[in-house]
Amino acid sequence: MASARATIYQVAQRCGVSTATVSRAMSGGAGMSVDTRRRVLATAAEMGWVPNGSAKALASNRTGILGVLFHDLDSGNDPLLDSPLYLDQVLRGAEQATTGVGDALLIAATRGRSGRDLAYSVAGKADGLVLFARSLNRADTQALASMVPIVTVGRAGSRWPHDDISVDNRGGMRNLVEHLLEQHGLRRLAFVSGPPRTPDSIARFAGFRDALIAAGLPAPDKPDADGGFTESGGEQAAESILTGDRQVQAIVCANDEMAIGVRAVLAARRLRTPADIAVTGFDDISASRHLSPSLTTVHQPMHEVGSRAISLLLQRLREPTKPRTSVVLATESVIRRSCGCRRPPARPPERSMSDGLRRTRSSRTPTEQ
Amino acid sequence: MASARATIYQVAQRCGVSTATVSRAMSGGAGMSVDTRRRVLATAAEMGWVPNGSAKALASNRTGILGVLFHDLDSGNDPLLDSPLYLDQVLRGAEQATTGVGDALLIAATRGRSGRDLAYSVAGKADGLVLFARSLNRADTQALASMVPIVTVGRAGSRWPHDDISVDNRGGMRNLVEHLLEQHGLRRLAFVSGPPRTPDSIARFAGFRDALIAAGLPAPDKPDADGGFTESGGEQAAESILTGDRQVQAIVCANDEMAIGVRAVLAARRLRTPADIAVTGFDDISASRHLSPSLTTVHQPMHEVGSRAISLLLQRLREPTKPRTSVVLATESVIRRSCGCRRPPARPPERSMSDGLRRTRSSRTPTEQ
DNA sequence: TTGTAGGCGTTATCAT
DNA sequence: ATGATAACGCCTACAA
Repeated sequence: MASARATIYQVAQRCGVSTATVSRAMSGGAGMSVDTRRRVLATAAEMGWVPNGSAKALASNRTGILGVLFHDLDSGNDPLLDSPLYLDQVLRGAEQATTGVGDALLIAATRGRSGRDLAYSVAGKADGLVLFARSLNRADTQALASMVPIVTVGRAGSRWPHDDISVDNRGGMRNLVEHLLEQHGLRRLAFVSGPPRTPDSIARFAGFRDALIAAGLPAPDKPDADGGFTESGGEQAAESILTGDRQVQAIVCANDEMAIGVRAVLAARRLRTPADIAVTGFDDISASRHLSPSLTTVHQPMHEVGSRAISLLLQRLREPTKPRTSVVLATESVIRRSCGCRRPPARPPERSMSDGLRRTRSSRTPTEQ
Repeated sequence: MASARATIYQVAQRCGVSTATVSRAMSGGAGMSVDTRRRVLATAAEMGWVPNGSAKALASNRTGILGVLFHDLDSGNDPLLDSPLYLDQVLRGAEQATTGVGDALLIAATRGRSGRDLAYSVAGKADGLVLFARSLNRADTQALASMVPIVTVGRAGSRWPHDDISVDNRGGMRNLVEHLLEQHGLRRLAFVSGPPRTPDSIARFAGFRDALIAAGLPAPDKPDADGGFTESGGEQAAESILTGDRQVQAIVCANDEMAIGVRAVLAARRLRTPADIAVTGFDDISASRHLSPSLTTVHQPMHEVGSRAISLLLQRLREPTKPRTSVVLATESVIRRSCGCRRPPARPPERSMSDGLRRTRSSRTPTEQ
């Protein structure tokens, strides 16, 4: 039973050695008789003993645990408050990197709790933390950072002293819009943003403007509509845009979910995509390739965001004093059909048949500063 | 800096009290002067101190950490080996339940490691573990269970002594197939299974047979094709089924991803869904409602699986000797259009416009044994 | 209401 | 190659 777990003392005694020897045997067994080691390991296995993690951590000053902090993984009731779907991908990447070095991954959502509560429930339990944008405000972030090494995600622009990993939102959107402008000759584009002050939405709108300006076209000061990053928000945004007197040729959305909402409204109004109005998204969520027409969008390397964040953290733990690193990962345009491109002629042999597409990387390559 | 973290001694000294007082203040402050408590908390905050989790855990014999163990959250290279998408939902549910009681959630994938390695890297760090089906074989599960309390997921049938939470795969599939039989009068159904020996696939095929037998129809001994739970596997399965001489009216798939593959093949062969051949899935992944026609499938309460698993674990920790609990959660048929049903006439006011559907629960209600 | 002090199970530093 | 033993930072009787 798990009620009375063995300790290192009992293993040592049963094996006729000291606790020090048992400890050595468990941690690689450098500089000890191969035979002794084998014997110790055998009795340990036999007794079903594993070192107590807490005691080990206390003595060695290392928990072997890395933490990831989100704003809200899941609100429980209101899906609108949930973190975006791509976080799952990030998690998977982080888990892989963490397991890869033999550590374990701790995950927690802030759910509006203060930095102090969090520190109490998480910071004390991990060797380091990865903080997602929106998860904590500035003050709380500072506080946390004073108790445990941290890496931030999505705060590339900031002057904060922490290591950071971000995605090239701006370049990715610019790249996509340039495709609309250059390949399809579109001129009258509307932009549907996410919640007003979110960095992602802001950066993507900036990329939208970049492309227009580079093409010598007039660039709007603000998005045509706010879709709050949700499908229903996208629907409302589309209604408002279509109601205006402006003859729009394309609706560029700051994420895929809003694009799905926009599509639904167009269909309901008997407007064809892309013939009448092109639609694009951002994120490349799994549903986007199953829409008809399939959604042209921008793919973010979320898996890599997760794994690189962990790498940065591990590096920081190894060299606490090394200068700050900030890396920006390139995005990739995923050209499907909602922009007006035709289905690629032949089925690529390796890929699933429903995934014919073309890809273009954002000009920005992974960067360290 | 995080390099030299304060200890309880320093806080105590600075505040002019004993370490016991500081400890009390941090843990609720029962039976102590309100003023003293305030003072302690203030200095602690000022010094940026939080109790060291390892020391705390060692002394109190409680880590405040719950773990979840998967087979493979993400294989890194081969998506075919990844855990199904719905695991993300489960994780979100588990995270919510865990955070709700102030604990933290540890996640790890077995990735083929032995039970011993895992125990070493995870079991020693948590108060209890949730084990997913496929994550560990019988012997390793036993070994783990002897070092830490565990709850299993998806092993309802087994005679194991652990608490378990499962989903009614069999009843869900039976329910869906009955719909095909009774509402659409279909008679010649083909079944596409997942990997041969997976419990989920087996249970779903059993449900398929249940429905046929109950309707007095001949029931096959084995699935018509194996689609390995993947989209491309579904494509191959469809090819093989369509190549046969049997005139099939519906292709029932053991999960959504295979159904997507099947659909693609039908479309490529100019076969209409559902007019020529109906298609159904299982899982209700997010993409399924965006297909055209939208996919009729079975919804699993994955979020609840996660949260209930944690609840069971917490209960077990509270009462280590109470008898085993095994709960089975009901599934729900999600009737969309790929089965032949028409789009519901009016748009439901509350829901997103692209989600018109009907729902039926599997007859099995949440059950405790 | 507060303080004293032993113990939690390891690791790591010295000896031997 | 192995053994004693002092930390590690906190909790919790027990005492005051």
